[in-house]
Amino acid sequence: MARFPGSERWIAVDLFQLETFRAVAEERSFSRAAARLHRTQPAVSQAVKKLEDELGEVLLDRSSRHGMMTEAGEVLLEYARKMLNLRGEAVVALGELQSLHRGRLNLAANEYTCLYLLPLLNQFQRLAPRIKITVQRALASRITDEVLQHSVEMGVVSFRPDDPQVRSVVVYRDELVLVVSPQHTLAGASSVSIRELGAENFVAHNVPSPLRQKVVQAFRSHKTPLNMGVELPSIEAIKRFVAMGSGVALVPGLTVATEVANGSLVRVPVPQLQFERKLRLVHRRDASLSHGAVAFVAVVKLYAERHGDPYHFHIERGK
Amino acid sequence: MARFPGSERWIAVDLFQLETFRAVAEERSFSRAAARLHRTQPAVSQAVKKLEDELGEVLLDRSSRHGMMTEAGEVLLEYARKMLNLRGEAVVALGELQSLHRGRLNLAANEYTCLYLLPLLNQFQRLAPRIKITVQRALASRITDEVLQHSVEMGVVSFRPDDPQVRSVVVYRDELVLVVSPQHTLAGASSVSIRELGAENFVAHNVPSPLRQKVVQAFRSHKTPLNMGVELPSIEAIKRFVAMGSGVALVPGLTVATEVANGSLVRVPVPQLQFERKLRLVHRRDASLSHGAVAFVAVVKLYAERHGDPYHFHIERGK
DNA sequence: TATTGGCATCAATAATTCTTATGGTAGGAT
DNA sequence: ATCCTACCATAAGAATTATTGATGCCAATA
Repeated sequence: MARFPGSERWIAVDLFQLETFRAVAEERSFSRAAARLHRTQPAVSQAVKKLEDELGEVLLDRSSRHGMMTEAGEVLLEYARKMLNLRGEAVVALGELQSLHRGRLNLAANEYTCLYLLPLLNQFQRLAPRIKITVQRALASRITDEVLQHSVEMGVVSFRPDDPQVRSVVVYRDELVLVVSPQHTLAGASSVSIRELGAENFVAHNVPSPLRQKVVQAFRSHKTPLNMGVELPSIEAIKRFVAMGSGVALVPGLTVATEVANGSLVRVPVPQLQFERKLRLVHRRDASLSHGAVAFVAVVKLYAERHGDPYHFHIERGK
Repeated sequence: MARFPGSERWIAVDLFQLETFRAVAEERSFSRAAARLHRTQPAVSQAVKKLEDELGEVLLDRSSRHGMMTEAGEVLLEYARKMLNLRGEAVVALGELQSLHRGRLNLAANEYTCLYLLPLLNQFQRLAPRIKITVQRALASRITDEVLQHSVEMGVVSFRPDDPQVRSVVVYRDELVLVVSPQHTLAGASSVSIRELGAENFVAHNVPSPLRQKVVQAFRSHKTPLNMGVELPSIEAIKRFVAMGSGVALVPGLTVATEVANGSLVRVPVPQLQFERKLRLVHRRDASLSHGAVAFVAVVKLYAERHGDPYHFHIERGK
């Protein structure tokens, strides 16, 4: 029902009445319309009558055989058709949503976790090419909030969120790796100890992270100085700096996979520094997830299973 | 209800459900929406639930406080707004129809009766400037059929239609008048007899009419020859021919009112030929008339009353 | 004139939707 | 922590609304 603007009367015109009216108009007969709608003729008569009463207009001229439409009927029929078509479109649109032929998927990630997303996005687009994906750049510390505030549907973080309202799924296990330039003296070493690293110049990320704290602690427990000569704001900057041969860095393995593969950086194992980083996909509880998001989780799951070792998949409840 | 294309399920989504859904979406609260719609909160809950069941999609996320919309909800809300707006527009449009702010009026008239319509159309346009008027030219004999077949709403004819499905209203009484050119020998006569007219050359309309038959009979009963030297296809042609001084003619008074007034034709009374022509507005029974048509009838009535003498107004049932 | 087709109306019934009452859950205050 | 409050879901009965079958009326037709 709706209040007619400027009036005190409630209009309760509903789509069923309009559909009945349209059927009568198109069939030019109450009884044929009734048959088409799978109901009896009195039902149709009353539905049309109610419509007429509500609108205060006679819509169909029962006296003549040919054109049954009244002027008001003609006018209403146009609107009725539009409304009924819209309903059809709406149903189709929702169906497309379910079948991933329509929809959006907003993700949040930071500079590092974003890298992890790339192959998954590629995979997902092949599955659901009609879903529009947006990856929003966000600070790791803000991602959980963004998810909670519905700014994004899911996010990728490297820590366990402590809010019980979000679910987090471990989707990837990464580890810190020591990288040096191919020209570096350590480049050929099969492994290196913390003590040996005391002489090196470390390039660090200038955002504090729990992992960095652990590294500092490890050096301290080995009574080895940790020389952090340079702090840079992005992983990219760190990698280039290290490639120039001016220092070494401990970075997530994922971020240097390409460079290690093509030889522009060299990875040197440090048995005493085995710090695992778990990447987690975080999202609100399933009920409010879009079909696109559900499908994305499925893709992630599949991807993790197929790629076996480095990927690991299990669900943990937040906190 | 409507069959979802490609599916076997009936969708019974109606505007009331959509309105409830929109209210919840806008109020961001089931209970506030209930208050706005003047019903209880459970009623709203159930309406939304039914909508969700029918569409197979969760529309509102009850878990979060901020944005309650689901992806499907966002999509549906757009469609719901469009449909509800259309309903509002439809109601307004029908209201405009009633208040003559919208509508069409199709009339049918022949060459002669068309002339009578002109002042009425002028008057009507002043009353209802938003109604579009169309006067369709038609043969007098066809006009009743046009009305019956809904091609036009009303027509003006000069005879009484014998179909019981139409009403005819006498709106004007005209009479046949004898006109001659100012140079004609009869031009100054105060009256003339039928016998005297035996010497004249008559210009006649080449479509047979009941009135013409009466004229022929009148001459015959006075044993006077009726010399119809020329037959022309239009009143306009007849008037010009007479104006040239080449003959006399018996034409409806209305058609020569202007010429008689400005002296280009002279009317000569013929007491023995008093043939009245009644102009009738014909239309189907009132139920199927548009508001514009009803208003037009009112205008005609008013006009007839105001202009007193030559206009006469009473309703007769056809046949 | 009788008949047929088509729509309106009525009363009984079936179905839906509303309301009242109640329970669970999350958020905020003490 | 714990209580309190606000909010929504659910259930069952009540009220409303739609549907049906029977019937009547009217007009067109044979």
